[in-house]
Amino acid sequence: MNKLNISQIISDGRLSQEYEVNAWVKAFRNDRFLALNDGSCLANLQCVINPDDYNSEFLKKVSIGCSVNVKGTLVESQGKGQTVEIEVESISVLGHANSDDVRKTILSPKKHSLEKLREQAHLRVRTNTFGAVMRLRSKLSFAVHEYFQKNNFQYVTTPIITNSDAEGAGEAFTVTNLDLKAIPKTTAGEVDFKKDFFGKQANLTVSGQLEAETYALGLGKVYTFGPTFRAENSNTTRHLSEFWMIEPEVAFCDLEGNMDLAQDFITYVINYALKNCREDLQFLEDRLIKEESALPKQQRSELSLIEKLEFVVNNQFKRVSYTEAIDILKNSKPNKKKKFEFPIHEWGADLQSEHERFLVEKHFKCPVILYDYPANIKAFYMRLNEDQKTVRAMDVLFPGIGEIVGGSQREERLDVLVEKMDKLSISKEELWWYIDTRKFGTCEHSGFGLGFERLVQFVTGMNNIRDVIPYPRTPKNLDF
RNA sequence: UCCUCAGUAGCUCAGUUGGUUAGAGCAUCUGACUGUUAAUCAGAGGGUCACUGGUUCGAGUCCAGUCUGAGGAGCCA
Repeated sequence: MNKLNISQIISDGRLSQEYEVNAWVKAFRNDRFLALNDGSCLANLQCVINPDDYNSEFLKKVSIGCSVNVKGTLVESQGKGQTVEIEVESISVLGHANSDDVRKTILSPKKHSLEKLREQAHLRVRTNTFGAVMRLRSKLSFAVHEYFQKNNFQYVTTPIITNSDAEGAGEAFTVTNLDLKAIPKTTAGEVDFKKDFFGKQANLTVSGQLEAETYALGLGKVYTFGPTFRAENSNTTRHLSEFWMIEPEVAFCDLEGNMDLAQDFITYVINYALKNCREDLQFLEDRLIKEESALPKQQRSELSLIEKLEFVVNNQFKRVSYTEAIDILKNSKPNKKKKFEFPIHEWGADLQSEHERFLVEKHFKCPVILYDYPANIKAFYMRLNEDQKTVRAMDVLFPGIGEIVGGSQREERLDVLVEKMDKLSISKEELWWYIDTRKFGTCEHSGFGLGFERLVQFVTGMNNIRDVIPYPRTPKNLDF
């Protein structure tokens, strides 16, 4: 008897062979047809019993949501929905599911809104949609490691508890051991972090970049892939308080190399999904088409999900400097007709979502890499250009989700870096180790951060980021 | 944090100018049927109308506040 998972049985199972399956009941029709799913793939395995062989007491216990053990023979299916099925020789219920209780959960066999599924995040993984999304998430994270390992990057785990929040990446969560009912204060009335666990203020990391840079200047090519925390009060479909970020960092690499890497990397992982997750992608595509069929034609997507992914892997990302982008936006129809909420008047303005969306979705109609931004709207560590007013920064913008990558060539010149830190009042004392790397064999180097959930969003077509992570953490939401 | 919208059965929603006993579909239960694919057919049960207060003879409906959710904006990945 072979104990395989359902995905293996459906793809590699041999007719007339006996198999044993542990799975959950998705449907039980006519007291005869069991649709079983074990999470290994989207498809259910149909198992057929002869109801005459069982008393009605037992059949009642085989209900939706319960877990079962089934032994039987694989045969060709007489029905239309599947090619093979299991002719059941024995079945036992491992874990019961009271149908009156099931009725109150999202396991009940009917359509549920994504909002309702979110409220029962512990059960939503058993739905087709979340099974597909989570299998894709798993495959994508494998592809991330595979890409970097194949290209001679070293995986670096940067600290999750840190001392620095100086990168301007956003508000950090404080980690403390202090008695919150009796917080020690200094004579100046401030919290006395000297009494805290680490003897200084500790935060959850908002980015592993600075640490990754130091490792790149020793290991050459490195990447991080780990949890990241932002205490921003962001309530959008593309922000989480806890998310996973991928941050490659490469020594002896300029901004062009960085843009090449970003595109090559993204193309690789999307290709991986296209090759290895076809069934789940097809399901998600069908789901989107159904969802959009309610909308007027103009609002529907021009490309289906799979077409969209194929378009991205088969076309170059459009590379446009900030200065070129401003020209395009200045002369654009919506700007002239005053359709932008924030009209573009002059060089130096920060781009708003509406501008990024115009460039990506209307003007170029493909992923866009914007680079060479004004220095004063970007972070201190980005390399200053010869023009003295722009920095070697780049953002990769994707349709629907906006910024998926933010990166730059780093300022490797000690004097320029220190001057910039002084100007922005960034503590040189705290970041002495970062400055040190510019003293000992400094070299040009570059890197970027990619929000993993935004990538999963793009590939799965899910439009809320809370639906591509098992247990989303957002302001006022820490359930599960 | 700001703007907009929403909260009525397990779920999705309807509920008229404020007026009798708050409705439908799905789900659940009972029965029938038995090669079904969200099975089908017949019947039944199921409600703190988000919460608190107010206006009124009378509030699901009007007003105020609170909470929660969604969409958009800002911040960003």
